[in-house]
Amino acid sequence: MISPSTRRAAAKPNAEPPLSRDAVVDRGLAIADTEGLSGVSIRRIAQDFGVTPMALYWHVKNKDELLDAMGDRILEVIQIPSEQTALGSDGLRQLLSVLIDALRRHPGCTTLAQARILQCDTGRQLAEQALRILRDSGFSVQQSSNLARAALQTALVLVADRPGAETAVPEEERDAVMAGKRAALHNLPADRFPNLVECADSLTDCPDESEYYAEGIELYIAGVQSLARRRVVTAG
Amino acid sequence: MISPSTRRAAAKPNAEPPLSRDAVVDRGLAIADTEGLSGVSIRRIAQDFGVTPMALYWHVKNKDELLDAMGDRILEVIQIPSEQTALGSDGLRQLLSVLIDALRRHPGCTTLAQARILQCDTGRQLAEQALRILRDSGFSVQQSSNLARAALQTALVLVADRPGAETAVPEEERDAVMAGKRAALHNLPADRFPNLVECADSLTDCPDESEYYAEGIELYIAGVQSLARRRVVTAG
DNA sequence: ACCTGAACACCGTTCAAGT
DNA sequence: ACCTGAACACCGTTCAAGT
Repeated sequence: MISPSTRRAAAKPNAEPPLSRDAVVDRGLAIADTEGLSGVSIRRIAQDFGVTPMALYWHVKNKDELLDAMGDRILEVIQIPSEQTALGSDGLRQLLSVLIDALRRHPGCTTLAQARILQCDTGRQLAEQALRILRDSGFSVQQSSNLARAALQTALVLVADRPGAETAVPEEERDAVMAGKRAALHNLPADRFPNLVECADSLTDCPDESEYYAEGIELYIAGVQSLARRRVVTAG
Repeated sequence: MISPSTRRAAAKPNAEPPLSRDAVVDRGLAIADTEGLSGVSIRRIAQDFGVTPMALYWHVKNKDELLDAMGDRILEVIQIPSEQTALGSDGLRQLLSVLIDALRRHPGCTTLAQARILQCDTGRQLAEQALRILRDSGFSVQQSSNLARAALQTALVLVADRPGAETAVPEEERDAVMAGKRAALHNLPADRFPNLVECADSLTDCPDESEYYAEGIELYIAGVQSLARRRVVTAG
């Protein structure tokens, strides 16, 4: 007696995994990671599974729903910090940190996660915690909303636009594209753009990723703390 | 003797403007404004001009070049503040403000402007000024680069993701889409998501745009000032 | 329950040809 | 210099049909 998986492997040497909603979503993320989000298409995924494009429509309503599911998947891996540990500005730091860690697994797909952040449970928990911390700090409903949005956007932008990321371009071309941009800055007229020339390398490369993210988080936190102090002084 | 423009108007009641590179770029922006960026296509623009799609390829190399030109056009209108007026953190505020004003004219196209900011002259002047101010404040090359990038991204995100903007969706559907999102937040279980429910309206609507932008700018400035003070204390 | 074939309405783009 | 016709290789999606 041959198991189904063995039979499949025998029939197809290039052992494609069985078609399923989860497998389709994972394949979409894998394509986006290596070739950019524009490389993701129903037909392309079908081809990777050795199946006709219309087969996917059994597992997924349409392409929009697939993209939504990819966004949800990115956020699903997040372990929400408990309410006890996530207090004050250090709580905000933690929330930003766990979100960034999740997004970094698929840096070319941050827009998908952004679209789903208030639609999926993990994203809602993240937003709820951020709002709670900000409200507890004394910010108004309107300010807390805007600051919570700014927190999420900070994480998204830090990952999506990390210097030298070039996630929109296929993997093999990324180095070349980045080198081109850097050269363009270096070749700028030094009399008109002295600072751009001086900063050419540091604008296009990220020598220390963990420092980069830590400083990006810190800029946001410092801003929030500063606004909180002003609030106390003004309203107090 | 009939002038060319009269002849054209007579031949076609729906007086299409003459085809030109500038006109094509403007049409692209107009379509993006009303129908979202995904509504912009070579074939659609050609149709608007009453011309065959291939006619556009005389005025524009390909679609990527068209999108680049649209991004450049958005940034071209910016009046760069003079070096004298743009000093210190107030200079950064001014730079953010002029950039935001330009982006607000085409809120669905911020990604196009983002891609061109270090490639077109206006964008480079903006970046150069920001870097100069940050360097003058004592930040290192690496920090100034990251903070200047953060400034540009702050402007882009404030405009692109303004609550209730929904720029990806055609104009007529925007109200309905936003109302749906708001309702979803209101209907969340109040025991699990008390703050999301409380903030439902302010997360999905922007009652006062100029206050929204002013506070967004202030968050960034407050962060930079706070980091600058720390720098002095630590290094000083 | 799960997949295929044929068809439709869209894309961007090339290339030779027209005026 | 500026535009067209025909063709190609892609999309997403529907719908009836197969097993």
